[in-house]
Amino acid sequence: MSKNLTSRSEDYSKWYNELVVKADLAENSAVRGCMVIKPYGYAIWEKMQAELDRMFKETGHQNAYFPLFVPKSLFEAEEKNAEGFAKECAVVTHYRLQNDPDNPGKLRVDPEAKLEEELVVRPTSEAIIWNTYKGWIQSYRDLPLLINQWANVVRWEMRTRLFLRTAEFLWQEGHTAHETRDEAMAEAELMNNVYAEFAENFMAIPVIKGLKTESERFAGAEETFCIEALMQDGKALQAGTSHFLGQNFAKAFDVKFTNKEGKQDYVWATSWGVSTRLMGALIMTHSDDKGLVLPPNLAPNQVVIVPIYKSEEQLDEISELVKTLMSDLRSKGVSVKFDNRTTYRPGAKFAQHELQGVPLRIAIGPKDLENGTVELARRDIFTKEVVNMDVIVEKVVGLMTDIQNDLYQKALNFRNSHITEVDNFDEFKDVLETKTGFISAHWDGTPETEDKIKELTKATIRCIPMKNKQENGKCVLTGNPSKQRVLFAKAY
RNA sequence: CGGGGUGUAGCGUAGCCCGGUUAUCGCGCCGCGUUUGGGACGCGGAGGUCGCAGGUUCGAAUCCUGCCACCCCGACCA
Repeated sequence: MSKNLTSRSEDYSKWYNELVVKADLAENSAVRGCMVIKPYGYAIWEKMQAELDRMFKETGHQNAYFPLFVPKSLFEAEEKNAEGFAKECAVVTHYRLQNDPDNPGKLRVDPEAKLEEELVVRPTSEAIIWNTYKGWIQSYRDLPLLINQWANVVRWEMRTRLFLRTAEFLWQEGHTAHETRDEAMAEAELMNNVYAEFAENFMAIPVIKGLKTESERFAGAEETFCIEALMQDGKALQAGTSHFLGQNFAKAFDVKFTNKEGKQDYVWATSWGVSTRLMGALIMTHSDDKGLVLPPNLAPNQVVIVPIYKSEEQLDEISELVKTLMSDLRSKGVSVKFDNRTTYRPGAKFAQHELQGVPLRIAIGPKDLENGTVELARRDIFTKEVVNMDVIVEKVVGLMTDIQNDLYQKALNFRNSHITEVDNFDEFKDVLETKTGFISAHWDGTPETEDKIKELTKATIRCIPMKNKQENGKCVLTGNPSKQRVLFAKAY
């Protein structure tokens, strides 16, 4: 195994895969298309979960859990939703194995143990949840119902990539029920805003909030809000979605309530989700040729301390100092790890922590003992400075905010410089191939044009940005009149 | 499901066309010693159903047949 990562510019996919594996985030499992998330990767996911969960609760949501299996009859109840997911469903047909009479020592599916009704392994939980909500909602007093579920889902994709598209993935899915159309629409937009805030403030990933076009919309939704991020290779990544489901599911599952006027009405619904795909977004937004770069908010260890020593005595002396330093840092809310492994040399430790994206490194050696200093190194911009021991805590605390902000600013500058306004199709193709990134162009609003552009360029409409400026123009492909620009890009 | 490719130690590989001692090399791993301010070095060592099954042959990683798995390109992808 080579020690160095493939360069980002050389082959972005290869760089990404190597990084995920070498930084110890995840690996492919023996199960086709499925992924093992390793402890280091999972620790980052847990940080995301904790923050999202906090934000959901702050906006009035509660957690609950629903079954993994969805009886086929329930699954097919909302036709558009079922049709949209049908091609990628894992289906349980039997419930028992038995010894295979033809192959001693082997098992086979017991043909007698066929399920009366097949069970679909949830690719999303609208069906099972709305079937349950039916029993929970009778009156306007039962509304709104604001529930979130942390779960795994299965989508049998043809081609998979670590974190970005796996056959099984972890996510949260919110499913809410409301009295009125407006309230549900507001909820869908609110949760999209929560996602945007989370991505930008917590993950340091700038996103564009927008609406999906009809053809990119969630199956069964009337409107899909999304946040779109831009990766370093110039491809867009849908980082989160929030759907206004209208009364589609309420009608499919017959969820009616008595309103204040005493009349029966169907409830209005939303659903929204983000997944472990955010891990992919994190990696592809900030990392470099030396490895992962983690914003302090997401780093399992924000600071790592590496001792440099020639003798046992020196190590003891450093350890004594580190003990105090660590407790001071921890009291300020900084997570810190002392890498006192005797089995690796400092250089190897430096390289490893860079690969794993630890935001700050403190090195303490004989020179520092003598001078009352430490060496402080930033992961994001590779600066090193010698800092006096008595100001180190204050300095580190300040840097946590600085690094978080700098990472966001850097990503924002990259993203902003990769939104290009384009007014003719030759330029469209040229920008897409050479500059990459988002293309802001006029579109005549028809799915046919959208399809044609996708066919010709592989670019899709990522979103119609919220509060989009209205201006008259001509569609970049057909020349038909258009009232606004939309964002195109090649996407993950 | 179409088109192409690859399977040799934990990982990455040479050897295959043109069959012939004990299957190559690097990384990693283990032991001992010297080292430790940017991925250490020396010496020693362990580790292999050459994807699976069958065939040809005195002899197969190498040739033939069948199968399996994986990867890439398409199709697919809320």
